[in-house]
Amino acid sequence: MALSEPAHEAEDDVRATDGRVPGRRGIATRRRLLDCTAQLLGKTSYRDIKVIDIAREAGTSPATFYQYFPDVEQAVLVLAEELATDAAELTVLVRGDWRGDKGASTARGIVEGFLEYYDRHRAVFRVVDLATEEGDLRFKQLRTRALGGITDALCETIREFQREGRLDAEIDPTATAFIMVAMLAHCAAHRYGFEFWGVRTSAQVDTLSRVLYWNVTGRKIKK
Amino acid sequence: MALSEPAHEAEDDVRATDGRVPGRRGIATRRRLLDCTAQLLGKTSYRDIKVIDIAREAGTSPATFYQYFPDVEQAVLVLAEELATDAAELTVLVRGDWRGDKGASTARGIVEGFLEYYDRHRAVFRVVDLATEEGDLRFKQLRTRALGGITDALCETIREFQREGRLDAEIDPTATAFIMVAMLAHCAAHRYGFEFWGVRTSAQVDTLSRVLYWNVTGRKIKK
DNA sequence: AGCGGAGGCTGACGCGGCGTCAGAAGCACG
DNA sequence: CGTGCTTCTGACGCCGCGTCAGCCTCCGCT
Repeated sequence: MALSEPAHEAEDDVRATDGRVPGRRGIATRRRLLDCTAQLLGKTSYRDIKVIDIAREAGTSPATFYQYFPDVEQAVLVLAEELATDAAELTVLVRGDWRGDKGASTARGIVEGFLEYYDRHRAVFRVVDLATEEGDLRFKQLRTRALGGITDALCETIREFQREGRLDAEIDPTATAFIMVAMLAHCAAHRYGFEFWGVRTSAQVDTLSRVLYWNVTGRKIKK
Repeated sequence: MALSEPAHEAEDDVRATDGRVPGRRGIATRRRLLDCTAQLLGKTSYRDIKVIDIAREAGTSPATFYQYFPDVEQAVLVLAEELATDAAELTVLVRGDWRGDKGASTARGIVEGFLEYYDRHRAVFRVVDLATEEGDLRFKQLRTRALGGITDALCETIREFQREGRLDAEIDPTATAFIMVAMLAHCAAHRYGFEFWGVRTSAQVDTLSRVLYWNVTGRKIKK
């Protein structure tokens, strides 16, 4: 089963809450509201974000916000959609060369790419995670779409090594791929917590790369 | 550096918001409010929990809530404190026997214990995670106390195997321990998402145990 | 240029939760 | 049964929510 579905709200079938199709100016206002939402998400607790704050930040009135989104959650949902679409770049990283010496740097590339990707979307991602855990299916689906690509790709690579007899047949490729992504996601989310306790970014990247490389290829990384 | 600090608000230096020390009845009311908060946290989005809901659920008035907590966040903070104290049970699991055949079941015991622990505290844990990621230091500290014990213990075990030459000297024990805990935490949080995609709990536990065992002992698990 | 009309914005309003009092109710003890 | 402390709550002003009707803007057409 493929986890990544190539679906994304095109910029031209955007609707206002009353069903009308906005023109140029409307699209721009909507965009400004989204950007301000993202910005506030970065500096305020999600729980405390008020429509009136977003409106003020965007230099408009609360009523205008409601013209484009039924509530704050819906606006975040759109941001999350963009995050999911943006995640395609991660899949590419997995398609690198896993054989021989190249393997180690492919693993490292994934780790670095993932951390960078997460950092770029940190504020939105944490809301997606929360909503997913709270059982919200729309966010859950989006999260799956964001991380599904890289999971699928890892899964396929693992299966390949397994076919060649490098990895035990008993290993569950899907479970392993999922767990690798879980590891990456959680480390990305809490990396600054790590640093606070004396674990440097470089040590994190090294260790993550090692674990990833081993689980995909079945070999220990060479130094 | 030890991550786990044995500090916990004793039930008898509890204060009302005005500074007075509550009596029997007061303590009971406070407790009821905490329990209702936890309960609501399980069935409502954190963002939507209102003081008035908690009060209604507890069969009292909002004003009473404010007598014991300045806001909802503070109540959750107390719940989080209990979660952190409760985490001591996890540390014990790591102190098992890692040698020979016993090692595999020690690893499995940690995984199962961790998942069970997380499930019990799921609702509070996700708020702790969110607040931590949002940079709230009080929650971050609590989270560190909750997960610090098991991290420390794993770290020490890894170091031991390293001293015996079973693990490469280059491996960073702290980083590895942190990453193992990260893996566990994230899998615990999103395990039902996994199941939705066809990854059974048993496959998760198997794979987590394998990865954990390998990273701690340096050996592949025997089937 | 002038005008009509669709598209875009907002002021104003009723609603409901917030957080704070002062004072009412409950309880224990002499 | 009264006294004094603890506990609870009704009432209030405040503010953000979400929804209108109506106003402004700007485009396109003649």
